[in-house]
Amino acid sequence: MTFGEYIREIREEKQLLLREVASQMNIDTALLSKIERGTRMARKEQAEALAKVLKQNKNELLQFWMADKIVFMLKEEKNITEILKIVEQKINRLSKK
Amino acid sequence: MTFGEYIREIREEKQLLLREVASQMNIDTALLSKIERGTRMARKEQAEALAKVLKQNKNELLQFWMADKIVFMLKEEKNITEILKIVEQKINRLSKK
DNA sequence: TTTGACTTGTCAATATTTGTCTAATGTAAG
DNA sequence: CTTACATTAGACAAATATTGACAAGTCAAA
Repeated sequence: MTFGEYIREIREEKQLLLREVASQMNIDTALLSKIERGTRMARKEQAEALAKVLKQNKNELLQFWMADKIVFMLKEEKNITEILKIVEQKINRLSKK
Repeated sequence: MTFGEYIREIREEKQLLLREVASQMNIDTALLSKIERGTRMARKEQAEALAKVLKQNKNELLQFWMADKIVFMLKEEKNITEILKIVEQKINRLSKK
């Protein structure tokens, strides 16, 4: 499930309109629509605004948002698993210092 | 070890000058210097060119380069481990389909 | 002090991202 | 069928970010 699908689900559960949420975020309805459908990536501030408007845990949602960005980067790649292994190694070494 | 540190190491092993490698890549020496020092990110084509000039396995080097990009994104984050877990879950679900 | 290797700062050119507007599509009610 | 409203698509200008080059700088060895 992508970030967009996720927030759409929450918005619909709460029976809110795109228009309502977008207005609280100070963005155009069309933009929020695109974010939910994944044709546009939310900016960090927008992800935060969404957490607020949809009353979600901000850190959790931001993690989800960041994960989405990374998945998006990796999507086209061939050896995703291998790349993730390298990332983990690098991260581990970083945190040791 | 970052991508930049890595290619610098190889270049020095091979006793090549920045100037020589940069020229074969058709870029300015200064730019290659920045890439090696990590103040600039290589573009994909540049990473490929480096593989060629330094006679490294292209896919391997590109993996390393991509991993570096991801680490760079994550560096500032708080719950890196958690984010990586989410990424892996998402990737696993993607590959199942 | 000259030379050569490398680094740094700056800047214009380019490229990408962003947000909005308008028009289109979908849909449920009357 | 019309109307009304929600959502989506496309196109665009404006804002941002990236890129590569140049010139000037540091540094070390000769």
